[in-house]
Amino acid sequence: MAWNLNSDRPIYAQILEEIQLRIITGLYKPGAKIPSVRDLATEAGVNPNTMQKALAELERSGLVMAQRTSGRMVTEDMAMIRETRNKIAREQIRDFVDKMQKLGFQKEEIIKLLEQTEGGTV
Amino acid sequence: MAWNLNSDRPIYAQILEEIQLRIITGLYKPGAKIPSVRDLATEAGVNPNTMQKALAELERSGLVMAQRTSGRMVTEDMAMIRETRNKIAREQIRDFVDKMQKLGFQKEEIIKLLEQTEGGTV
DNA sequence: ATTATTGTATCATTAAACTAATACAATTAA
DNA sequence: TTAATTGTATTAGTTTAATGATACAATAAT
Repeated sequence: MAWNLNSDRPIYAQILEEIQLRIITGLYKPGAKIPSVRDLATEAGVNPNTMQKALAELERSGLVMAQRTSGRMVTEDMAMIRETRNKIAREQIRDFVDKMQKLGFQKEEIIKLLEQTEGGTV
Repeated sequence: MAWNLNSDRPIYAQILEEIQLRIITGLYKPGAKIPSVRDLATEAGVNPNTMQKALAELERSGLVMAQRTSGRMVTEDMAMIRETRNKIAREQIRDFVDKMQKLGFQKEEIIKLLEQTEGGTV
């Protein structure tokens, strides 16, 4: 799994979303330990401080919890994980529809265009 | 029409997109003169240099052209304007579908969710 | 008991984006 | 001809993100 970081948005924000995605998709499982700050930083090719910032922000949402010396755990609350996934999806949909309508596309046109769109990376 | 600028992306990039949108939607019409750098900067509440940067970048795409002292004009090439609109729409669709599939949604699910979505600001 | 690992905190530095103040050049309007 | 308007350039300062280096505290492993 690649981190795929680019420079047009803050690195720590991109990292935050990547880890969130790994939890949502089950790559990091509920209740499981996630790699240490230093290991994750090495893996992503960023400074440990940057990784620490991303993880600290993730903690506010409750998806992960830090235990001072034994590392970080993913929450065991599967309902919260599911809710997070749905919330992100709803935001994506809202943003997408708003932008398309700003460009002058009606809902029906948008759906037609989507039906013509290839599946991509499934 | 509001500019609606926020701080989580470069101001000049948001301005660029807003002006592009005004051309695409016909608020700034083909061949028409657009307000001066200083006027636009005042309207958007940003420094003239920031507005200048956004306009200079927009110029690379050919949507607007600067005439040293008589101001800036929107291109008269309506095909180019239409093409720009379609290109942006294609990018939006691609990004949206990719993100949703990363979250684990199949194409059919995405379309179902969209059908349940309200029209919004039409 | 000692060592290693973990999260966390601190301080300095660099780079980029944005702001600010001003000036210049060219053409239009008076 | 003169004044105003326009795009553009220059230089400096501020803020934020990211890096780098280092240190501390607490617990797990030995």
